Amino acid sequence: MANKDSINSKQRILGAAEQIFAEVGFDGARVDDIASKAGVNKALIYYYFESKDAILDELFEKLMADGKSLQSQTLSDYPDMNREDMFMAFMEKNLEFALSHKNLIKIALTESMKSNSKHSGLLKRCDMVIEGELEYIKKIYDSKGLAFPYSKKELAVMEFFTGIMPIFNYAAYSDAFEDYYEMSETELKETFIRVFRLTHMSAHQKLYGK
Amino acid sequence: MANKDSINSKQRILGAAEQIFAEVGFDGARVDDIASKAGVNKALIYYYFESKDAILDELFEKLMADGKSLQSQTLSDYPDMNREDMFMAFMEKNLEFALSHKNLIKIALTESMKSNSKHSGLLKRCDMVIEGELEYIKKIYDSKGLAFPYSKKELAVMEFFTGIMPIFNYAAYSDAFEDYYEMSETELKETFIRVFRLTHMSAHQKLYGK
Amino acid sequence: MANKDSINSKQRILGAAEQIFAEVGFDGARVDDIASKAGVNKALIYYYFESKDAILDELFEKLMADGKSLQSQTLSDYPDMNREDMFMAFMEKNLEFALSHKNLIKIALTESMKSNSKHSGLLKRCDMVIEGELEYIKKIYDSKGLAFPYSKKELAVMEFFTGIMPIFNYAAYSDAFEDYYEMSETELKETFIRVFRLTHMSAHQKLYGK
Amino acid sequence: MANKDSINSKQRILGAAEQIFAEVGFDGARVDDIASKAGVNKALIYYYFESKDAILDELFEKLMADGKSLQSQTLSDYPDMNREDMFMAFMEKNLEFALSHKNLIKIALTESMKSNSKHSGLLKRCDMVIEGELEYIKKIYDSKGLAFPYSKKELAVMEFFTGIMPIFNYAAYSDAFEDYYEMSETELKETFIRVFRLTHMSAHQKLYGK
DNA sequence: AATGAATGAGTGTTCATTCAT
DNA sequence: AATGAATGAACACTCATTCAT
Repeated sequence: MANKDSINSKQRILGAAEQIFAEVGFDGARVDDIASKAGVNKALIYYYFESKDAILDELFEKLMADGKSLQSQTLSDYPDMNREDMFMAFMEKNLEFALSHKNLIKIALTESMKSNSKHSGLLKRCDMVIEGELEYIKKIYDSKGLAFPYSKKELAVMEFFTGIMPIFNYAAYSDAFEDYYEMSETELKETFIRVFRLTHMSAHQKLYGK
Repeated sequence: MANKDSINSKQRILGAAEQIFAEVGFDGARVDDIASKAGVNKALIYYYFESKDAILDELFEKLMADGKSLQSQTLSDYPDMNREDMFMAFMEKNLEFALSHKNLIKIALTESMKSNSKHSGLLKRCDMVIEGELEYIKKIYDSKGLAFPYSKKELAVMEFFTGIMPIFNYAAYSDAFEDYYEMSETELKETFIRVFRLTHMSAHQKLYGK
Repeated sequence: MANKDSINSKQRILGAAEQIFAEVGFDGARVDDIASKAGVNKALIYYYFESKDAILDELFEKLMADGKSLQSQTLSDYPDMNREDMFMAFMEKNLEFALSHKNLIKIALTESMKSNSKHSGLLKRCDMVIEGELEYIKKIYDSKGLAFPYSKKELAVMEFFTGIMPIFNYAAYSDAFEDYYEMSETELKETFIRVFRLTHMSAHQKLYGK
Repeated sequence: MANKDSINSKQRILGAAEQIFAEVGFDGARVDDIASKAGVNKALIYYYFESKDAILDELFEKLMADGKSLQSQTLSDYPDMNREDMFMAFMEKNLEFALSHKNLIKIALTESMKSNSKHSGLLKRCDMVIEGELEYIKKIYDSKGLAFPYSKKELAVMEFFTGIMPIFNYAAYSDAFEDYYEMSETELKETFIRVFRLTHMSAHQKLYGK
């Protein structure tokens, strides 16, 4: 019983930590439990990471990196969100991202609510998305020879509270929601997309549309 | 000695706990710190409460009660949300509630994300709101002699992800948001209301409106 | 089983720590062992002290205070060290102090040898003794109308290496020495005093004497 | 890769350990730090040494061997300590030894103070020196046809507390002393020799002299 | 000879909770 | 109603040592 998979130890630790942090929160997580779940000796965790905090840092770095990667993809891939196929593809990409990162998103939402949080990158990350949107929309206005009539702040509030956060909440609460309302994953996803179109997307079109 | 305000000790403990739970999360909170902030001896906390958990329970009970009270008020008070004055009054009431309970809302959001949470009443509470909405809307349809064409689930998804949660998120993140985007409380509130009308309320009208 | 002697807990902790630090060194000491020896719960140690270090600090403070107290006594009490009775009384006082503080002296000698020691007050404390001596001797010279012909440094070297340190070493090694050479405490003390007179005191007289 | 000086690894480990033990004490020393300072992999330490203890053992063996070598030299080289040149040469040899072994002497002094020390060879080593002195002095008495009137114990106390230990203390504290009193190495050495002559050597002459 | 990875047994410290008064 | 003292069970983190290569 030893280390034929020694190369994976660090990844197994990260994976275990991600799950446990999501299940019980960072403060509720025990390093012993992470070690058990990862199937490694507790001391090995401190061989790879300076502290429990450092594990979270590394997880967040990955989340941020994946988020950036998603954004750079979607921005170029879907030039016209009014087209049904593009909107659907965009939603699929984003919800897939959300679901596959739901653990980290839960942790991020939780940590960013702490007032003294060292991990308050959430707003900064969201702002980068918003800046992307802003650029994208302004380009549309430009192409039509129109001046963009809305403030950055207006856009920020809309994107944050009715665009980004609903998707994050979808990631964080879909499991519980499906349980409570006895919905399948697919059912919830399709309903969520419909609702998202009716709210956020519809507002988009009103503001920037046509 | 020094107990002229002894009557308030329990309230001071609850107040201190609410703040600290919101600041660092339930697991991150220390009973010592709650005692310090409340200005009472640590053992006194155990005179009034069975455990740290029991403090949280009592806080949540109050949140639920206040929530119910808010709901029963608004339902009867604003019969026609399409009227501008009633919509604004409704939003004011709700956002005021959100802001004045932001600490508890933060805690509730955090705790309800834990998979094994003993405090997962969030969805149940939300469902009660949704049931209220449903009833209210069905009455409108009835009064017009029309059948209500939408499923409970459809409504639940919409109310939860684009109605209730944005308001909760407003409570939980408004401070951070105002800081980041250098907005005043009033500015954010007004923008949020505009955006909320454009998204959630507009969808309402599309679905149930006219 | 509780706390009829609760008032003494802190003192018992200090006493236990003093013994254990002397036996195995500060770094070799285990907080668990201190708790056991003191007959208290380990957590109680952290109720009274911020850390293991803080215990040592408080022990050293006491050693310093007792040292000062000894010095202020002896300085005034023995105006003429050349008189046999006064020299003997002085030696008795000092050796008694040394023996009764041997644990702390051991710790101080050990800690002050560490190059990065936070507890390097040894030389400062010794210098205060030396300053006292210097003043005392200068007064003698003054009273005879003579200029004091020796440098502070010369005196410091002599007092430190042949006066103070031998007494500290007596404290630190007398037990082992008595064991090794099968001498009784009294025998060693008397021999030490003779030898001390023959070396340090004799030099005193040569330098400052008559 | 990178083992052009592989032959020196063991020596580098010993050197690093000596420094670190002297700096922070044996118990305060970390095998990791020794490996870092020696520039070798931690596991290599266990290739050359059975344990951390074994490193100390080997260091002490060298100290003992060097000490013996010094003693055998000085005893034969300086037949008449009353002659100024011989006394000075003797002192130079001893202080040079002390300074060049100051790290190990610090460790020896520290370890020998622990009551349960496995490394309590200090007194045995000192006794060998004392035996040497005794022999040497007795020879002088014999050569004059006189009986030696002093006990071994009397001599032991004098040699240990006013001869050997001051020299060890010189080794252990000279750096700190020079810092505190702003003395150069040379200044301290010369002063120490004067003082040593005035105390220990003067007593020698009184006891065994002429 | 040398190393990166791994581990068991600690090690100082914390914390919710209880007790005696 | 209120408190200072006390405690058991963790807790994050450490460390000497070993293993596989």
